[in-house]
Order: sequence, then C-alpha cells, then structure tokens
Amino acid sequence: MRLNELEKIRAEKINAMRETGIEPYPTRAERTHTTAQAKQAYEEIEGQSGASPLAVTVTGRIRSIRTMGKICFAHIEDMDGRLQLFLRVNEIGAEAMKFFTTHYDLGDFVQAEGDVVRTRTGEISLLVKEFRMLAKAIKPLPAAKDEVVDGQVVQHATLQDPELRYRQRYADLAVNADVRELFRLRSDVVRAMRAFLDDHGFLEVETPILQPIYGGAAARPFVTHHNQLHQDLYLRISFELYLKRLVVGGIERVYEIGRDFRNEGVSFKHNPEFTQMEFYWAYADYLQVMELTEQMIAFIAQEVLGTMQITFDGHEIDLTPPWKRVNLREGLLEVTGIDIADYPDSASLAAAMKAKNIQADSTAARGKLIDKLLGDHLEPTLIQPTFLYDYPIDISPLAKKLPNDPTTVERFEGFVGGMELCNAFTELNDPLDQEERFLAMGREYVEGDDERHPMDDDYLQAMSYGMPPMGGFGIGVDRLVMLLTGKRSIREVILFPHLRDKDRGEDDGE
RNA sequence: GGCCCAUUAGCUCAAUUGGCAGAGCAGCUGACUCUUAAUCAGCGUGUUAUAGGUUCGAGUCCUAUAUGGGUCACCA
Repeated sequence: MRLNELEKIRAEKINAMRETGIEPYPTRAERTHTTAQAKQAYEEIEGQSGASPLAVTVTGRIRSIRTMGKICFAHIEDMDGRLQLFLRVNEIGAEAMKFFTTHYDLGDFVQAEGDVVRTRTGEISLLVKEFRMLAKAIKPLPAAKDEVVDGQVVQHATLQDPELRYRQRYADLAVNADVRELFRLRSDVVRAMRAFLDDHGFLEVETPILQPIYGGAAARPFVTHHNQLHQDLYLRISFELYLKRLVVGGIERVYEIGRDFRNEGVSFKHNPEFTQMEFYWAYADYLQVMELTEQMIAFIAQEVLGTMQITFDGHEIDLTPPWKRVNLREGLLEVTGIDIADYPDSASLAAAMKAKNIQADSTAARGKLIDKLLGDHLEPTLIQPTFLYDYPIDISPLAKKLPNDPTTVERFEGFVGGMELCNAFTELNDPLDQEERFLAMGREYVEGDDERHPMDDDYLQAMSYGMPPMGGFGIGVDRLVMLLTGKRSIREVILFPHLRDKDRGEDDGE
C-alpha cells in the first residue's frame, strides 16, 4: 500500500499503539445503545429526581474532534446519528487524555463507555470513562464539515466530485449523510412495493438471469459463456417470458424484483444493469393494470414520503389517483397535428412528419416513427402523471390486439415528470398469433436490427398449453426512486453505477 | 459514437495579457477544563490528469490520450 504523508503519520500511530500493547484492530466490539437510543433513554429519565446516571456503551466513527487542553469534545457517528463524546482529565486522567489526542483521528471507529449527561450548552453527550479503538483509519476521509443551524445541517465542505463519489461510494456514504438517507429511502421504496404486491395476492419469484434465449424487450443483450456446457448464454433483458410461463403453470399473480441487463448506451437515465419490477395478473386486462399501477405508486409515495405531492425537476407533481389517461393517437394529434391513423404505412407517415419539419427516416418501421414522435414531442409534455394507451402493433410484439382494430394493441405506458416510468399491456396469449409476430420480428432481426426478438420456441410451447388472459406490467425501480427523490441522474440512485474502467484504456481497441 | 465543458494539495476552490502555484478546511507543533464550522500562534503538504509541442518562460496557448460531466445520436 502506497501511503502519502498524512497516511504515513496515521500508520505510525498504529505502530505506536501496538508498541504500548494496544491492538488498533480488536476482534470484538461492545455496544449497549446506538447514539439515538442513548439520547432517547437519557431524555426519558432526565427530569426524574433521584434517577441514577445512565451508563451506556456506544460505538461509531469519529467525525469531529475539538481538543481544549484538559477537556476534549468529539462527535461519533453511527447509523442512527451522532453523539458527542465529552472527555475530561478529571474523569479519565491526563495519560488517557494524552493518548486520545495523539492517537485518535477523524474517521477512526471507536467504542466509548460512560454516563450520558447534558453539557452546559445543552447537548446530550457521553461523559467518557473508558474508550477503545475499534478500527484505525489510515486514509483521511474527504473533508466534510457541517454545522447545525436552526436544526438544519449546513455543509461547509463536502465531497462533491461525482467521479470520486461514484467510484468510492463508501467515502461518499461515510461523509454525506443525505446520500445514506437516499439509499435508505430506496430500500423503503422496494419494501413498500413488495408489501403492496404481497397484499394484493401476488407471489414473488426468481427466474433465470442467465438465459439461453433472451426476450421480452427490444434491447441488445450481454453475452456470456458456460464453459463446461459449451453454451452461450445471455444476461436477461427482461423477466417477461419466464413470468408468463409461470402464469401458464397456474401462478395467477406473480412478480419479480431484480436486475435487468442491457448492452446499450450509458446516460443519466440508463445504466447497463438496472432494477426492474414486473408483475403478471391472470384474468385482468390493461385497464385494471392501469388502476392498480396508480394505486401502487400512490401507496409507495405515501408510505415512503408521507405524501403524494412531489417535486421533480422544478415541477410540483401530484401522484394522487386517478391519473390522466390519454389515447396515444389523440395525444400525438394534439401535440404534432399528425393523425397517425391517416398514415397506415411508414412511407406516408415519414412524409407527413417531414411536412411538419420533423426529421424522419423513411426506411424506419412505422412503429419506430411513432415511437420517435412520442419520445420527442409528447413525452416531455407529460409532467403530471399520465397514462398513454393503445400503441401500434409493430413495436409491441407481446401485446394483444384491440378486439376491433388489428393494427393497435392494448398497451399503456405511464409518464411522470416528462419521463417514462412504466410499461404494461394486455398480454398476447394466442400461440399462433404469437408465432407470427416472432416470425415478423425474426425477419427484421435478420435485416439487421439486432434488438429484435429471436424466436423462443419453448415460450410458444408454454403458451400452447393454454395461457389465461392476463395483464402484465413493468417498472424501472431506479427511475421511480429518481422521481421520489428528485434526482435527475440515475447514477445518484444506484449505489455503484457503472463507470468506465479507469485502469485500462490502452489495449482495448475501440 | 459526434460536439461542448472540466481535471490544480487529502477535500472545496483561487491564480491578471503566458512571468516565483495559494487560500479555507484536515494535517503537524504548541496554548486552552463546556466546545460544537471551537479559538489563538506557528508550519504549505503539489509530477497543476497523462504524453508531446510552441515559447526565454506554460496551470494558462496548440495536439493527442485518459477519466468525469453535459448534450445529441441511441434507448419499450
């Protein structure tokens, strides 16, 4: 390990401690109270006359030290918060005081035992009788200093460099309490989502991440290889086809929360691996799924934030159901003046778009053009929660056609804050129709669009055994967390977002 | 992948038309028995991302590279 000047000084303290017979990395620690428990316990007995002193043992990381000759104040931080340690020569002796001030640094993990007291300025503190090093830090944490003004923590210097924050998330978490809070909230979101689905009779399952045939979404997969089986495998791009197999098997309400992998561009809203939740609901259609969706999101917001009013990207957003419902064709007509029903093929649609000065690739499929219109012109306007419904069939190969319109499928997407949040449809359960769609996809696949669906014979076989009508749903959990925390970058809500490898760069000819 | 911006001390940031690289925090030395961004006195810790180039002289100008950020393309 290469050490800089600061680190050498700390490493030297480790040696000095060992020389006096003190182990700076002891095997065990003791704790009777967290910092918050200690404070709470003290407040409960504080007023009582004749109460005996509250003796506690706490543990945590040293976040501040203020030495004042024969006394010393230091804050330690644990997962619950902070507690001030109050060391006095009167209490521990000059030798122990000297040892503390010369061997203990910011960032060290310590254990301290003593009585909880209130200092003259009113802060509940631990009057230390015994203290012990639990783990000596060699590297100084990135400087972070804050003060509490009117109950608000004001940060004066923090770790801000995004690269360092993402690559060394441990340091980010250690010094930025709001980051810890965000990931606690993320955990709350997932827990609330799970509770909602469990309460509605859904069974949580786990399906393969390594798949011989990928499918369920239009995305390029990661490829890997099983050595002993001499078999290429794909990291899943969605759970869809496996979860629907389970509905064939009789699991009428099923969901999975897990990781999807897509071998595509990285951006502020795309990470190569991201957390997805999908559920499938037998005997329901997309309208019922729509209702359940708005209830679920509202429930999660209420559970996690205590409100359905959120602020995202400067917009006040109200998640209270029911959400606005807009027919895709009508929505596009309103913002672009183009009625896609008037243009049944891609050539005429592309021409209509060009007539409106909208860039259009006339060789693209009609569905792709509609998707582009949607993404460029409609999506950014959908700030308040909105369901867009009824999508063109050619970008929805797993969704069921409208009973009276074979060009359109029963599909909706939910948008909030100008961002796509979820996607759902009435699932196609006709195996012959599905085979035709696969074949059509296969043709496009061969023609070079490597994001199209390969044929999945086993999935067709499953459907051939009989698949009940059902509604299906998928939501990007990371995006939901972005929405609920007001973060514009997906990297802020993923603990270890993907970053380029810093140590390479020479030998991988791009 | 294209374009734009950034990269200076452990952290946050300065540095005039190209002219000796410097502040706060933390760190080191000392003082201080109720501090809390503690205070006071002293100490500046650096391959200015990397490799070249222009120049008497480069943190500053030019080229390339790396990483990050933004944006466009891409993206159910």
